[in-house]
Amino acid sequence: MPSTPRRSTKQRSIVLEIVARAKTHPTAEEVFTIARKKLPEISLATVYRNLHLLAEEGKIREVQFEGSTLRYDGMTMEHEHFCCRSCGVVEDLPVSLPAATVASIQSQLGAIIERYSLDYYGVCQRCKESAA
Amino acid sequence: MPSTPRRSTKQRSIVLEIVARAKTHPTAEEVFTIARKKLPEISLATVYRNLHLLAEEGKIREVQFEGSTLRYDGMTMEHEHFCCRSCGVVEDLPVSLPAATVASIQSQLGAIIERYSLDYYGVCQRCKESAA
DNA sequence: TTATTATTAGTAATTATTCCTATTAACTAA
DNA sequence: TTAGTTAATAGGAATAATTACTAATAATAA
Ligand SMILES: [Mn+2]
Ligand SMILES: [Mn+2]
Ligand SMILES: [Zn+2]
Ligand SMILES: [Zn+2]
Repeated sequence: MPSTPRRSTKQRSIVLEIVARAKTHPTAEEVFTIARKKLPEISLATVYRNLHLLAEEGKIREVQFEGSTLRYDGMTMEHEHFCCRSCGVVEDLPVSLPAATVASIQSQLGAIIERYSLDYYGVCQRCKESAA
Repeated sequence: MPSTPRRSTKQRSIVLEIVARAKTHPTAEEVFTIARKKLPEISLATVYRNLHLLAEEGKIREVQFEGSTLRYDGMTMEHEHFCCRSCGVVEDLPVSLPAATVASIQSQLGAIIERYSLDYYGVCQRCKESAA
């Protein structure tokens, strides 16, 4: 199957750059707002389209946390997240489940596990301390 | 803080019963369709309202898997999920992360971890075998 | 009973996302 | 270069999921 030729556009590279640089796991709307500063005529549909394309290509990742709309993550290596229910901050955790844990579940189920998503929820250090 | 008095209604108990019995992690719309069979005049807004209330009271749980709308889970004890990307089935996993793993991340972050969500994605046994 | 008001049905409104289409511009090959 | 091809875009309409609104209803308390 011949893959669709892909053209390189200002719009696409700006969207990628924004997500790659961001440390906040921005929503499509947030990416759009930032993108407008560099390219005032860019449209929201273009942002959505490119976010999907870039995710499909593995250049960014889609992440979904509870009670929030879909967000985008420029860190493409496997990692986990912590979300603060008080201030909403999302922190990256460079850990990952032991391969043995995943393998054990896989054989229990007789399934193929391709990936997983692990998100912790609670109160971050800052919020914990300011509440004390 | 005086908690709002809560009345017991047919609508609410039917919604609870449906989610508690279901093994499919149904969406609000699916709960609505089933509820109509028992109570044809029940409205969609009532289903949504009661799903939120019941989740708040801890009698059911909201679960969100990638690429899907919010779903509801009658299994209230802590557990994990496996989602098949081929047939869409969601299986319950009665396992949970070792307390030591959670405690370690908690102390690394200086945060309070209240709960976590762990979802595995891949191809279930049935789909794996039928593809062979 | 009767009064109070939480809850409901039905519908309008909102939010997030996707779809549509005429136009633009990235690439290709002369 | 230039001209042809068509992927990609801007802008707006359409859709899907959820929430908000409101007059009527019914669960509870007095
Ligand atoms: Mn991340
Ligand atoms: Mn479950
Ligand atoms: Zn916080
Ligand atoms: Zn399957």
